[in-house]
Amino acid sequence: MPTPPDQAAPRPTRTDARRNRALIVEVAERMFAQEGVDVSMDSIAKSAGVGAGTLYRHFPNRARLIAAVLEAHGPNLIEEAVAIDRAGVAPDEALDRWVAALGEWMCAYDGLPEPVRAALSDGGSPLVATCKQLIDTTERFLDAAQRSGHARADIRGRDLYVGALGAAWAAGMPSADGTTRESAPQLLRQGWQR
Amino acid sequence: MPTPPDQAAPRPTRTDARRNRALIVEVAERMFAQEGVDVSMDSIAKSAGVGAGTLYRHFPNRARLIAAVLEAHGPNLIEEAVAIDRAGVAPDEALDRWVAALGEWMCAYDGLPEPVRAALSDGGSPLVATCKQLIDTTERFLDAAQRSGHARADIRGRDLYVGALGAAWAAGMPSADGTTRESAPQLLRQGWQR
Amino acid sequence: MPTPPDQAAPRPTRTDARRNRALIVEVAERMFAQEGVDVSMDSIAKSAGVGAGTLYRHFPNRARLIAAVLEAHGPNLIEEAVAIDRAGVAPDEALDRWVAALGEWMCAYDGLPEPVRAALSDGGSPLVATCKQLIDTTERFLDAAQRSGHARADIRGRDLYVGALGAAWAAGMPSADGTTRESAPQLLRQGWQR
Amino acid sequence: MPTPPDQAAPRPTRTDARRNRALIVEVAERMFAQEGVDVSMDSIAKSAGVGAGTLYRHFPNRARLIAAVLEAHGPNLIEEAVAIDRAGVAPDEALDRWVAALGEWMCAYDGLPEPVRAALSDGGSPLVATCKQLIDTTERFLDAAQRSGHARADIRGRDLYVGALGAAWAAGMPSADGTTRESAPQLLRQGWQR
DNA sequence: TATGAATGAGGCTTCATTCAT
DNA sequence: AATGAATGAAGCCTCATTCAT
Repeated sequence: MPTPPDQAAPRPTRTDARRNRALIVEVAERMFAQEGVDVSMDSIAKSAGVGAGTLYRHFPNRARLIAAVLEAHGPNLIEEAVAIDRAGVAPDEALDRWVAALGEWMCAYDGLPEPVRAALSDGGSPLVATCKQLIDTTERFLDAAQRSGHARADIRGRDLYVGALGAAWAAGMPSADGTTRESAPQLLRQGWQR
Repeated sequence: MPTPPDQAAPRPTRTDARRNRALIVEVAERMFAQEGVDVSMDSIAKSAGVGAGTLYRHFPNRARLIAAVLEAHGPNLIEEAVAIDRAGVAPDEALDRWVAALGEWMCAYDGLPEPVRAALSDGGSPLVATCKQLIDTTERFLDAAQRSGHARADIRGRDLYVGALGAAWAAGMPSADGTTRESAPQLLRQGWQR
Repeated sequence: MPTPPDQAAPRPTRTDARRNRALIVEVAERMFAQEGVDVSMDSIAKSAGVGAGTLYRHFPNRARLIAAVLEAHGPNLIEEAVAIDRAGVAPDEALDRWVAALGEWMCAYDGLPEPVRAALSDGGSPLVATCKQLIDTTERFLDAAQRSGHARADIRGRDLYVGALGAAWAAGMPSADGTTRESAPQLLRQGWQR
Repeated sequence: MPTPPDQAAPRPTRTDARRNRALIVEVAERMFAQEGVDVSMDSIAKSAGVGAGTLYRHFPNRARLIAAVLEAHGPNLIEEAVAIDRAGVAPDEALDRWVAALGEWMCAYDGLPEPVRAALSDGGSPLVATCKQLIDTTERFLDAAQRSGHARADIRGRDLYVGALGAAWAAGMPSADGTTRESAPQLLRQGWQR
């Protein structure tokens, strides 16, 4: 007897369905990377070689799909967090690295910041889970930095997360040159005030 | 005695045209405020009680309309700059106020940051003029702050402008609470690092 | 026993889709006949009781639709060619009949000559296939007539086809009386020179 | 006292109005030659440096404008007829030249054949006058050729005119190569039959 | 469950012509 | 008489999403 699916899952999920789902996520990831998260759902389905219906069966809307893609690729971020932990660097250095990783992740796909931001407002968004995790991690690093006196005490993890999001969005403009891309995180770290 | 038409004055804009144009701008402003800058052009025309053609005669595309709306409401910002100058506060205080004003302005309408950002890349955008002015002003305040040693020397006005834009975008999410809205400019000013 | 699906038959077109497509073609045919080939795509969709999207799914552009309509009604022409062959008439009589049939076909719908003409220039047009077939057939009949010495040797099938097209266009004017309609092919056959 | 305008012309037509009219005709001619008769009325007005209203005051619709342009340039054709007469060539040669001239004239502007054809059906068209004149001339040449036994007797001038129109239309397709352009009038003269 | 057809609102734009100034 | 602004009906086409098969 196979491991029973947790709770009362009506059915053990057909193998091919699971395969399909994974396939879609992979394809979507590739297309997001190439054309941004605004690619038409149809084209994703077509690229994956499945019908639009199948796509929608697995992911009732774009947000869900994005969430799935992020989840599938989120581990990298979490691993990054672990790596930072392991590196045993100073708390501010750790936070710095984390924020940088966060920014990179947010820039992973053109247009990604938009739905990520939406998740902050829309409690029902499927991205909430992912976001929460990231915010929590941010909080954790921030907290450490604050306790060691390296970070301002009046900042919340969520605010820093939002700040990083805004920086990512700004850096994501078509013609952003290196300088622009550099300056955003720098401002986030030090502000303009001397 | 009225001023005689100078030389080959092409004929002053018709009164009704001017009225209409102003009307459209007003209506657009209202709709932008209510529904964001993405409202359909058609609906703006309808709300203004003019034909779509009239709208397009005055503003061949959305960017132009946004530019006009911003121009009509931009003076506030310039006035703000003057007011800051007059207040005679310290350079860093001045810059702080300016950035705050900038942020508020960028948040004026839902979705405004997007076209404003686009203007940075698209030299042909009708918003460049406005943006340039704002960037210049930012530069000016920043410069003063830098010379007085209150602002980091390695920042360009444009970067700060972009940073403010990103912050505005992030803070512009529907349910941004006061705290979030506060934190953005604060991060911009001081960053998280202590 | 029905034919088993061969290999990886992509799945036969859905019945309802086929029905819909056919319906659209029929409706389009009727509307072309009534209002000419310039009727708006939207109105065709509406008349067929389908959404604009459905229309565009089947026929991404007007040319495709026209091609489909012609195809559905083209067989008559091919049959006509066969009938002429079977009639066993003299080559010049055969060519004459063919050109007449061609002319009638080209006059089927108001405005049809235009896209047919366009297909001659635009290699990518979906009408090229049909046109090519017709030109080939024209060539065939012409060739026979030429070999039997009944047709001028310095004419190409394509030229004759184009001539017939021009005649059809000219004769296709709203109020063309019988005489006008008669004279066109006659000129094509004998010219004005005695 | 200037020559009184014929009939009871309400007013001797302002000089500037007359100048304007002529200007518009000239500009329209140029634009027709460059972009075809389908150029937007607005652009014609703009090019002429007059308001759309002025354009419409002189020519209430496109057909009228085309008529005026053709009239202004029609003399060439009539002169051609005279020249042919004077050349004292044989009737069939004369007709041949005339038809050629006709064809050239019809091809003067992209899209011209369309409104010219329309005039044949629409008795109220302002082009009727011009057309009638041309048809009459065609008739005259044809008649001479017929009387001298060089042209088929069962053709009417109008039919030949229509034939020439169709040929012009066919020859006017974008990619018409020299051969096509040659073949049309040739068919008109001799048909395909040997 | 997978498929892919169908929906249909909605976006943008053009231009012939009319009309207020 | 001249101006050029205003009209507004069409036209074309695209997707996100639903639903019949």
